[in-house]
Amino acid sequence: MNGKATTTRTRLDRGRNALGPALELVHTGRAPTRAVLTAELGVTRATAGAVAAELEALGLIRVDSNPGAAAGSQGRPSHRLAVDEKGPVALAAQVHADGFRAALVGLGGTIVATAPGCVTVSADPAQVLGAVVDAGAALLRESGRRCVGAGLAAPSAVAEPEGTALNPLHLAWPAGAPVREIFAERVRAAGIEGPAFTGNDVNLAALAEHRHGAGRGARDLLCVATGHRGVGGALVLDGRLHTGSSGLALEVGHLTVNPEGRPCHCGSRGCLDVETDPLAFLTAAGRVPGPEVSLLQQSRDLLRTSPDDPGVRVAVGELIDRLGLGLAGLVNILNPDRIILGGLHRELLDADPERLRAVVADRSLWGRSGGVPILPCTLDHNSLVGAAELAWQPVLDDPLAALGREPA
Amino acid sequence: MNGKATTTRTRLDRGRNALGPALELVHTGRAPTRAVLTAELGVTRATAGAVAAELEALGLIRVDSNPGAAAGSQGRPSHRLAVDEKGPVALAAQVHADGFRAALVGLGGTIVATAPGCVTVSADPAQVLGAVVDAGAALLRESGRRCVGAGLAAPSAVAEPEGTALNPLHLAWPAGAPVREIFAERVRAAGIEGPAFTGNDVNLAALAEHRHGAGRGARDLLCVATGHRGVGGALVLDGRLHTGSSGLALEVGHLTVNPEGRPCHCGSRGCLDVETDPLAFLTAAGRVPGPEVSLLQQSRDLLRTSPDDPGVRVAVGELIDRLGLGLAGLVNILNPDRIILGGLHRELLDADPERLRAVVADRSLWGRSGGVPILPCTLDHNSLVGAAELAWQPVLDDPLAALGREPA
DNA sequence: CTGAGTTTGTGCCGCTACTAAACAAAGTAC
DNA sequence: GTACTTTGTTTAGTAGCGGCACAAACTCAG
Repeated sequence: MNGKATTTRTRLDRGRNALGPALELVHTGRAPTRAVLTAELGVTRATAGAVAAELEALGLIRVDSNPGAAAGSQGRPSHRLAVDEKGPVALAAQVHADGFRAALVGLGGTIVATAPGCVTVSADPAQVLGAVVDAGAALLRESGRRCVGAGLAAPSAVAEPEGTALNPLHLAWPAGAPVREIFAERVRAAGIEGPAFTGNDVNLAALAEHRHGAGRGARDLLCVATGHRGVGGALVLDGRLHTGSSGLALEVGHLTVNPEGRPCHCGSRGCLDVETDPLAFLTAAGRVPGPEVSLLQQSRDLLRTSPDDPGVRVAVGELIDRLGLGLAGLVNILNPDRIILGGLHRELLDADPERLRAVVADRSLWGRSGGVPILPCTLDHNSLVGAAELAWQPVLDDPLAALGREPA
Repeated sequence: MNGKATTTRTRLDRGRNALGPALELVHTGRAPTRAVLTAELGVTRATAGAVAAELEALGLIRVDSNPGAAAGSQGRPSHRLAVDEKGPVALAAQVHADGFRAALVGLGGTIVATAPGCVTVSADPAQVLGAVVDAGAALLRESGRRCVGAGLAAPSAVAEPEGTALNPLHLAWPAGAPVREIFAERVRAAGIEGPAFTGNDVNLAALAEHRHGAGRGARDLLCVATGHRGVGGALVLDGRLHTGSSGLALEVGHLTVNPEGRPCHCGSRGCLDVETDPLAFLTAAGRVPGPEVSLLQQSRDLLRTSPDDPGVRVAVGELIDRLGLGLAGLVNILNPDRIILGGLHRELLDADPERLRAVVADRSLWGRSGGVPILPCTLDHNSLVGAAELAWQPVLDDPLAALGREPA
């Protein structure tokens, strides 16, 4: 009887490699029960059980032993899996033309708390980012919850790997501002734990829609949206954002959609940017935009108050035709299996979905690829939720390492 | 002393999961020695050794114990790894405007044997594919080597998952011909072992260039090429072809590159297809194309015989400008880290690389993404090599399962 | 209400494919 | 020739799974 036992098993002897995938399944709502989790992971019940127990021990999910309203089929009801509503949160921040917004986002993409800050956007990035981070820090203190990290959604292309904002034009920031660095520094200064990330707002909206919204289940998801000026695009491939080699992919604004259109600063004319953004809409509708509120808001107001105004109808039709041409061009290049529209483009889709779909199908090659579903985005504050996804990603990739136990 | 030994080790007790990745490293030339293989795989020397031994036992690679001209640094010289030149081959087939071609391609993308068939391309796909498969079968018999499968490069978009050719216009085939099915059936009928695959020729050329040619090491590789009529594109992301959700991605031919250009059958005008293909070149140079040989060949001949002819120079300049505009549009959408040009586009690049690079940089956003390297393709018969890659893929994914031992 | 059937959770055993570590081999550097 | 460096090999140990048997929790038929 020597002291050397054959093997003193540690508590967690399985499921280590499946921990991340399992959490992602719960996070995206694809694993409502332990039985489904078992099937989705392709492991045995024993392993899935260990995984669920470990994620519960980490405070990330809850395993509801009480079956309650299980029902449905025969057999023993499966334990329900859900995100732990008292678990950690990610700090999400967004800066846009109308101001900024901070929020706490839990697993599953649920916004736990939010604080809009409508101060005038300053020309100094450090000042604005400091304000939004401070607002987030206040939310965190109030909630008393653990923070896994912070994410920022910026209304600009973000160059990789430097993290500089290349075209923050409507923020009046200097082009090339090192937003990622500034944001990370402010996050550290505010005493917020965890890493800090920065991404383009349309990219992050696409990511959020893919995981929690209208893009669920899509393999090649294309998102196109317009907020204030210009048009943004994003592509999610196999669940991951495609940002290109230097973060500049899906700069779709300069597709030609109207050869006789108005000149664009890029040197061409009739670009998607200048033909389908809110300014183009207001102009086409014969309105003169005011300075008080964002152009998107003015466009929405106009669409809601006078949808039957002749000028508005013409403008809607024109913009739909231009947008459809641009989308068809993207369909021919990317061949997505779903398209999601945001901002004013979403309003255009709502105004006349048939017309838009017809244009896209007509101008896509062989019609086939043109039959792609075009949907409006469904999440509130999807860029904000997407920013939180950035912060959650390390936890989804490796929960043990990210949460500090057993530092990998 | 019971008969149960603690564990009777089987021959291969490690490296099972690393077998595929290891073979891919040797296949693409990224693992010249066992030491490098160890580092690239991120495993211990023991595992890498077992992997190399197993791949050698499978007849796929050779481990050169004889150091020979090792040298270089200190320490014990590493065993060199190389593809086994007597190992199995893949049957590659290509059909194009000038005829067809069959070849045997070994690991590493080396063409072992080839047989061009220059018969007139028939309007009956089954007949042409039968001829090319028969030519390949003859090569196989002569060589006496084992066959891992067959791949076909078709000059048409291939719809997924059906495998139908959507636009085999210059073959005079019916649109929608089930080429994948026909090819697979002919391969079976010829008694060739292994699965049969079919892909678009430009896609396959891109795959081949990525693994063995000018695209090595690129993460986001864009290929654009023009053969006879129209323009093809392909994208390789993280080593895998991006074909889109229904195989129709990178149909780049209808980007607008000349708003006042000639009308295109797609309904627009000035499309890349009609502005930069060999017909456009010959026309711009004031030549009337003849019917004997492919338009690409006529263009090449013209470029080589009269490069200083004023008409030719103007045509080259015009086409470069149009092509550059199209590439810039793709760069803005895809943000690749490398571009490879084939067919006539390659000739245009060779004719005036600076002009093309300048146009792309000038019309790309913020210049940054426009600084992407633009290179000519470097492989002979890259579509053919790419077709073989399709057949090799199962072996690269799981050598044991694909080669029949221990059927997974 | 009872027993059969179905589906899910859990404990135990063993295997497989790895790592770790010590050692041997084959070169270079001085 | 000796020290050092790097690579290959052998052996022992083990993490993280699968497989199986059994228990648990339901439905359903009668």
